[in-house]
Amino acid sequence: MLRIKKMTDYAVLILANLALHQNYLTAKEISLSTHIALPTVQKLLKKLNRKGLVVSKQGVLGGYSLHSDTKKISVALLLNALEGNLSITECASHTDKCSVQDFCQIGNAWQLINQKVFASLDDITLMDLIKPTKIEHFLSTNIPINTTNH
Amino acid sequence: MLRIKKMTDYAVLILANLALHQNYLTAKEISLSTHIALPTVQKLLKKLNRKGLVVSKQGVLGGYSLHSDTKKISVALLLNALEGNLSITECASHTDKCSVQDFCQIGNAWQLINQKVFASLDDITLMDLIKPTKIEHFLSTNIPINTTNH
DNA sequence: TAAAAGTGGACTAAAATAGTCCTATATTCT
DNA sequence: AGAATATAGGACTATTTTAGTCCACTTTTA
Repeated sequence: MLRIKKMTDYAVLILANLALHQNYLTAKEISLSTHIALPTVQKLLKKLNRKGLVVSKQGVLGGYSLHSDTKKISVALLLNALEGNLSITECASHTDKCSVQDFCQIGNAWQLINQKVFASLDDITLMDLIKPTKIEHFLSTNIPINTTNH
Repeated sequence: MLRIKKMTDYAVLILANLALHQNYLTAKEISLSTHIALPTVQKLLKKLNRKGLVVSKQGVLGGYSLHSDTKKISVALLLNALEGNLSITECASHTDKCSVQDFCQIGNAWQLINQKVFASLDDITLMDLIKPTKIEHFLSTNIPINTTNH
């Protein structure tokens, strides 16, 4: 479905939560305000910390706060940090090797698409995510085809 | 990884194969020229037929050919037909309901992103995929962050 | 030194995806 | 008519990915 992982979605909610505060927040506090289960919040914060997106402090009065650069990060970089290897197909990836590559009649077309998609993601920052504006729906007007699937 | 399904990738290869011929091709022939396993090719062709992207003829001398409109279809419509419900997150979807929606501080931001991504996919047709041109890599120049993940 | 935080990573469960197979139906040719 | 060769529908299993939990350990503060 070309969908980001639930965990990535959660991670963005957590970052949004941190962005709205100056002080350190504990995993527990974030769990309470986002309604995401505590172990999940803890796991994600550990990852965000390793990726350098948040700053952590151990011990009593510890917690997490947003790294100063994080608000300016693009959604492309954010997704890349959280999901890794941002490529729409195997053959658009630099690291993977496609099994039917040698017989492929598509060539670099997916890479072209990849470029377009991630260029558009590179334009949006985390702060744009947190302060959104009202928009029109795209799919409702442009995709008439049968959507019941599988 | 924001990646399309392998099956969708295969389906596009199959469509590309059909686009290069006027006559009917059998599942077997397509399997041989794409190097995708026959049962998989059969399954995908059945789906493509139900979605109206190919025309089928049963019996001896039967097979599949591209539906006349298919070459002009956009990649957005194609992905929507093959994967259904094209939305980057649950909350950007019209059909799903997100479990933490009531406490969400992101609002409609994902929908904005969704719109951008699929607008760019709406610009490319199946024929663009089949006759690609050389492009530069996007990720290699723009994403410096740590890519070892999970 | 107890309490309250984060750290690292193993582990299990659940869901999605990939892939195969079987039976039925349609078409052509002899 | 009937044999041969296709597609049609859909059940089924295996594999992989994703989600989610838990435990033993470290750090910091009062």
